[in-house]
Amino acid sequence: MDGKPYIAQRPKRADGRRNYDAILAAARKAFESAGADASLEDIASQAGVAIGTLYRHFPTRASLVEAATRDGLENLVAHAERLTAGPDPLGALVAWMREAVVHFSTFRGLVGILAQSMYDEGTPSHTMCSAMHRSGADLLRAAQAAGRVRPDLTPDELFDLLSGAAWVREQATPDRDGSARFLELVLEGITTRD
Amino acid sequence: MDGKPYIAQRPKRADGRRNYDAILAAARKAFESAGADASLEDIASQAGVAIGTLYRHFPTRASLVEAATRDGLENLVAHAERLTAGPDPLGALVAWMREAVVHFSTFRGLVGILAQSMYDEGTPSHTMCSAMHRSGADLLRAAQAAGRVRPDLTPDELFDLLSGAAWVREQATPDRDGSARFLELVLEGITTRD
DNA sequence: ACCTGAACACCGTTCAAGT
DNA sequence: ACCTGAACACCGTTCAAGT
Repeated sequence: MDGKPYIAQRPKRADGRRNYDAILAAARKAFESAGADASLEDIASQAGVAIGTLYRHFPTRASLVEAATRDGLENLVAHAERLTAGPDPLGALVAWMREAVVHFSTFRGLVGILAQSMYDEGTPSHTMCSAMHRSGADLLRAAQAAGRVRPDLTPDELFDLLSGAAWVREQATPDRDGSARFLELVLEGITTRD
Repeated sequence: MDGKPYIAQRPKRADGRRNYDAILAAARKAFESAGADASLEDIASQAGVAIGTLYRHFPTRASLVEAATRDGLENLVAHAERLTAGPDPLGALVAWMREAVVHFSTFRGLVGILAQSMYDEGTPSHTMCSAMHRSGADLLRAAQAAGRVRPDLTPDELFDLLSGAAWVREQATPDRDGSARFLELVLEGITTRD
């Protein structure tokens, strides 16, 4: 029944591709300053296109958010693959976790969207979220196999912890960002004692 | 310069008080089902009043949220005072933390509002948030004095952890609520080893 | 002191007309 | 295949007129 979610695609025609790119650039800027519920009309006019053009390329806000964050999440997955099977499984997991928290909190509202997408297949970001879930699960499993992380921690739980840290970071102001400390304390809770 | 935030007050005249109460009841119901950005027109019509009446009693959305959550937070503070100076400081802190997470996640969007209010005096919920901060800090200090919680944990950090757990709970679906486990893992990280 | 609801502003979304 | 912008809908917010 519920059709697959719409995933935005870069057009082939030159003018369409130019507008598509301009909209994405404007959207990233707007999301960063105004959060995930930034005005779509602002984004369109910043990109120099009519509102109908924005809707043609990105029929839903979720599809625009997905397209605007796709690269960042792809990098995160790629980095996980590079870290896998290294000599220091705990170090790899921790490094990846720090990176994940930063990506999840690229702009206000993103971590909430990702958390919803993680378990909702009808969502544009679901595919990327699943890939990320697998990446994190691999790194977690390796750290657990090395006996450095408590064996009863599940990947879902890991993502709750990462999301919580990202949410704290998203709420932070320049003078007050407790997310690094948050992650430290979490690590204290999930790593095994020497 | 920046004037004090408006704090809603229950009117003295009977008809005003009746409407005030009806609006609050409708708002609580609406916030619970639609989150903190529920439609104000819906709330007004559910309460059986015109939209202008809602604005008269609650000139800003923040003032309505504050009034709708005041009792719950007062209870939380009162409960902390009852727990203080008991025989089991760690147990008291843990019990209060669990309760705080539940209250913070009464409806979607609340924990974000509280986190903002905690450090912004120009906000209706700031007063209540400060009282809560003090309550939690007292319980934390006692647990630390008893040597049961790491001494370098600050009250601000405690609230980041509680807010993170509440945010996870707010995102949860009936079949998937990782907030209890989240809090367990956090406690593992902040309590001292026997 | 309190209530009503029309009026205005703003923004999301659709779609007919165009190239 | 893509673009434009008018049109419509919805909702937040204000305020003049009323009791």
